[in-house]
Amino acid sequence: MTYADHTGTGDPRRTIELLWGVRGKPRRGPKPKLTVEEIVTAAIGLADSEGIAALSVRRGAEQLGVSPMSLYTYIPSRAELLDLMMDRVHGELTDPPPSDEWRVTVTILAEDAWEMYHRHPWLLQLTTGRLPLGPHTFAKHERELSAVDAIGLTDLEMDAVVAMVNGFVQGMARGSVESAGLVRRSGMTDVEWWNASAPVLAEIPEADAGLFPLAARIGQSAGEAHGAASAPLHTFRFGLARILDGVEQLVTGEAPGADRELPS
Amino acid sequence: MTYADHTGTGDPRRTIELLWGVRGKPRRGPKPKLTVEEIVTAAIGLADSEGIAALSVRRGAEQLGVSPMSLYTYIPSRAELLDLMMDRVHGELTDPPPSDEWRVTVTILAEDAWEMYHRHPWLLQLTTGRLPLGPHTFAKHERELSAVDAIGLTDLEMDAVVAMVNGFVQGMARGSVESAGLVRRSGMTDVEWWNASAPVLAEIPEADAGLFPLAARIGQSAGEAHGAASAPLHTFRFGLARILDGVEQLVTGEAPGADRELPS
DNA sequence: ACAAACTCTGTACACTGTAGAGAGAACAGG
DNA sequence: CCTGTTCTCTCTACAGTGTACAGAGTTTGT
Repeated sequence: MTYADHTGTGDPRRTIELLWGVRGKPRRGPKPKLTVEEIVTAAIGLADSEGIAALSVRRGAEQLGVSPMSLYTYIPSRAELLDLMMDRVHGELTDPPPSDEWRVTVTILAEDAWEMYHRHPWLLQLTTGRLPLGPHTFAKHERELSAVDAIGLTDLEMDAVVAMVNGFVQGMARGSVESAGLVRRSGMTDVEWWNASAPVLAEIPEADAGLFPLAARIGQSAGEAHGAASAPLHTFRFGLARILDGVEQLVTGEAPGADRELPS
Repeated sequence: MTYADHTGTGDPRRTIELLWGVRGKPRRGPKPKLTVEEIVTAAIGLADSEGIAALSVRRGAEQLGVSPMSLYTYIPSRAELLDLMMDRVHGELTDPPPSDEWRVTVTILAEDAWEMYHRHPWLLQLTTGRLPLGPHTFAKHERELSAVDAIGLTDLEMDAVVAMVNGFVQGMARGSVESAGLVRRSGMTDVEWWNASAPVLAEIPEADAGLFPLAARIGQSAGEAHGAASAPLHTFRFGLARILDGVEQLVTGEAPGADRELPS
């Protein structure tokens, strides 16, 4: 992968025009066979079913019945295509039902995003440093901010809370999604993989089981409780609830650790 | 990138033997020019300075003064090399000074990891679904568990808290690291990029500023306060503190949202 | 009719990971 | 010592990648 995973490079004007679907009107030359929308749809389909690595310009063009280089008529480079795909997928998210409990709203938004990442695992492999400045990505951000608006946070705190929840959701979803992907690609469940690995580990004297007593104990407990090495959805919901507990304390002004200084 | 970012595929025995440095003793044939350790060191150096995309087998071999295919004598594939690199880097983490406040310990561990991800940004591009079963990765996990041991959590809660903190750290570090990487690659700071994009957005009638009032207001506030579009370290510390507040409530049994049911 | 503007295609380049075959080196047993 | 085994290392080759560039063909404005 010697090319960009995403933009933030590239001509901002062209990228933004593509994202918002405003076309410089070309009124000469042959009728285009495709539209940008079709290309994005096909690309998302390919990425969903075969992974982002399978989404090559050649494969995409093949699926659309067109020569590879033809796509460059519509899109400056693969990076911009990824921007368009991300913004399109953000459009799958919708406004949550109104609620007077901000916790409920934030939870719904987080779970919606969690599900979106599972429907489109490749999203989490894209660079998120500079989000595409498209309508749906903006709408997502606005929705998230409005969920914590007027609950007693400063502007800066609102910003931080949204960023924190997003970071958490993405971090947890990545683990979940990758683990599911590995099962598919390797044909081995996590448990089978562990069962294949554990005996080998046991043969290695340096890897004395006594060295990592907690890991052994907790691993055992978690495995028995979940029937798997991990239970991502459970952990996600548990963690989100803790985070919201923490935010709630901030709102009500009872943060237990607020006065604690960090050493160093 | 048509190849695996990481293992979990591949012969577990061979991978584990490599990770723990136990060598099947070959006592015939020419003396090896290299060691696995040298290869891993060179690979990490390359990935640190030029990014994971620059770490090709050919580049690595070149740096070591050896032909590309020679590396396959030491390592079954690039995926295993990535495993080895990850475990090696996990070895940079150390035990935190003893403390009787678990919050302090967890905070130090999280900040250490945060820094590690910034030293080695490529870590966050590796698949984390199945961590390498190497000594340092185990030690990291054991350390994290022991930070929340005997503070009043069940085994399952310990597991979930560690997973949640790790997910959070990784999610936030990814944003931070990628934004820094984009600055380097594109030669444009976030602010410059935004300044180049905003006027274009303003020209687009569909992107009416009134559509996203909160995003506009908060963006403004955050920009003024931080002198940048985002302040990752600040957000990271803020979020971590909220998370630990939430965990603390769980420990002391005063979770405000614990009895709330999730709709749907 | 002509030129401009546009879409689309084929070729080409510099890359990627790694399979496979074979050359040469070091040791074990005789 | 010689010979066979086992190991390291190299070369070649293949099927991919994104996309620069040149040119062919089509539609429209004048």
